[in-house]
Order: sequence, then C-alpha cells, then structure tokens
Amino acid sequence: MTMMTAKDMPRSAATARTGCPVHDLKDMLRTAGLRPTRQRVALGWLLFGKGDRHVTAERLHEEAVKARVPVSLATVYNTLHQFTTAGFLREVAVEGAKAYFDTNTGDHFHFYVEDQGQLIDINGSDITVSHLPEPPEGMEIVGMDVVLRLKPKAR
Amino acid sequence: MTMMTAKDMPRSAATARTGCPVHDLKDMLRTAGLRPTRQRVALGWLLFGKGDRHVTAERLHEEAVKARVPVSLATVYNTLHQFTTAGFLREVAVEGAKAYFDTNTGDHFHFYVEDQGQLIDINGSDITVSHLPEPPEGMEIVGMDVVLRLKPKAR
DNA sequence: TTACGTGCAAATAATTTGCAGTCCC
DNA sequence: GGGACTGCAAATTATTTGCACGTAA
Repeated sequence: MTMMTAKDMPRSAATARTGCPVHDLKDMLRTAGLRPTRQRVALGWLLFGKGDRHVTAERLHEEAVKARVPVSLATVYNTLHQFTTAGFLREVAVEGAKAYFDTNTGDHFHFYVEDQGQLIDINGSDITVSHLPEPPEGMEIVGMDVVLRLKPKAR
Repeated sequence: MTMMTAKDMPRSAATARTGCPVHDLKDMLRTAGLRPTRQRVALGWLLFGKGDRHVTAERLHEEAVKARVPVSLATVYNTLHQFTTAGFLREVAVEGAKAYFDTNTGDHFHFYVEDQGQLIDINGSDITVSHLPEPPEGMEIVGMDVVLRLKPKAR
C-alpha cells in the first residue's frame, strides 16, 4: 500500500441502489441479516435518504422523534452499531466522548470544527496520503482516519 | 499549506531542554504560569522523563500511585489538561470514550491497534500528506490527525 | 409460534465539578 | 497570608446492558 486519494473512496451503501428507496432499504437490511423493523427502516431512511451525513446517536434520536418515529435512544445506539457492523456506516473518532457515524463508509477525510463539534466531509479533493509505512508484523491496516482540526481564524 | 511529512514535526517540549531535568521541569511549569507543585512535577517527570509516550489518564494515575506519588485521578485529569493547554501535550482522539495524551506535541501520525487500544507512533517515516484543501472561509487548520487502524492479520 | 427486536430503567465508563482543606510564593 | 492547588465525593455525559414485552417471518 502506498497511495490513496479521496477519489478512490467508495460511496455510501445506500447511494449505490436504485428504484424504490424503501424497498432497497429493506433489501439492504435483509442482506445484512437484520429484520426490516419499523425503527430500522425509519432510521435507515433518515440516514441514507439525503446523501452523506454525519450524526451522533443523540442527534439521530432527536430527528427520529421529530419525524414522528418514536424510538428509544438505546435502540438508536443498537441500530447504529448494527449498521456499522453491517458496513452501512463508519464510526469516526474525533475527540471527547462523542461518537460520530458517517454514511460514507470508505476511508476518507474530514474537517472538524473544534468549537462546534461539527464534522465536514472533504470531498472530491486531491488530498493524498502517500508512503504509508508497513504495519507491524502480523497486523494489517484496516482503515485510515485523517482529521484536519479547524478553529475560527485569529485576526 | 500543501505538504507535510513526519520529519518536519517538532519534538516534545521536554526533550528540547538540557541540564537538571527537575529544574527544567519546574521552569517549564513556571513559564506556563503553573506552580511547580509536587504532583505536577511528579506527573511531568513520569510523562517527559522517558521519551515520547502515549498515556490515558487512568494509566498515568496507576503509574503515579506505583511510583509512590499518590495523586488523585481528578488531579491527573486537571494536570493533563493544563499541560495540554500549555502545549506540553497533545490530545489524540482515536475511538470510544478514552482520551490519549501524547508527549510528542507536533502533528504526526499513529497506528492504533483496535483490539488492544494501543497507540504506536509512526516515526521517521516518509509518510506524506499533500494537496491539503483550503479550510472554509474564516477558519484555519490548527492540527492534523492521521490514524491508521490495525487489526491482527486474518489468515 | 418463536426467535429476534424494542423500550425502559438501571448500570458502566470516562470525565468534570464543587468545595473544604492544603501548600507554594 | 492569600490565592492557587489538591482530593474527595458527587454530578455529568455518553454509552451499554438486563429483562419483560412486542412483532416480523
């Protein structure tokens, strides 16, 4: 492994599909061995229905409640982890205790606005990481995180 | 900003000094406006006395207790954050709720062994990140994290 | 029907905070 | 001596778990 750019990255699982979104979602879930329950379909709809997103469990829970899909916070956590295990989401570690989940499942890069706790995708950039070192014996690289931390410019 | 390699990175604050280590430590603290209390000197000693390290608050607390420097976990947290604010440490976000503190304060790169929660410096490597994108208007890039996640090789 | 899911509330884990007592300058 | 520092315990925050009940296949 030596080189990788943002352009190589796979897109999110949902955008690869066509046809009836709800039907596709159910298929997605079944393929992963997950029953397409009301909650999972609703959360999947919120997550994959509008392009790439970054959410915390708490924010997704708020959204679901607003969308009149009452679901417990615990189930949101369960579902996010099931989706992650299934490969529909990727967990992004940025700082502190908050876990962010990203619908763009490939290795890719982020801006992180420290003061707002906001994650921003770096898309279609020429950003390149080269000369990756060999992993230690018996290990393999399973992912790469690149986070550029932002702050308001001092003036 | 376009290019940056591990070789450009500054070393840790402590290794830049010479002479009596304890004296230097106290100087370091005073310079940062921190009183050189017993606990802070002891923690500084543990942190900067043996080259670059990565610690969690909990591990450092264990070490301090073993080294017969009883200090409360709360004070360890306080001290780690004070050192970070002063620029002696850098916080590394890798995953979950754990915060790692690194005595190497420059932007640099890590391996992270997911199963063991272990951080490994990538030192003296040719790893290069180029073509960094411009930050959004009014923002500036204040740091970069690159984490390569490792797992035991499947065989 | 029946195993898988869900919701709730309680349990954990990591970290922070309030405050009374202690220590450096 | 006085404000900065520390330790303890309680409070927060983010997340997980146990278990009775509900529901998709």
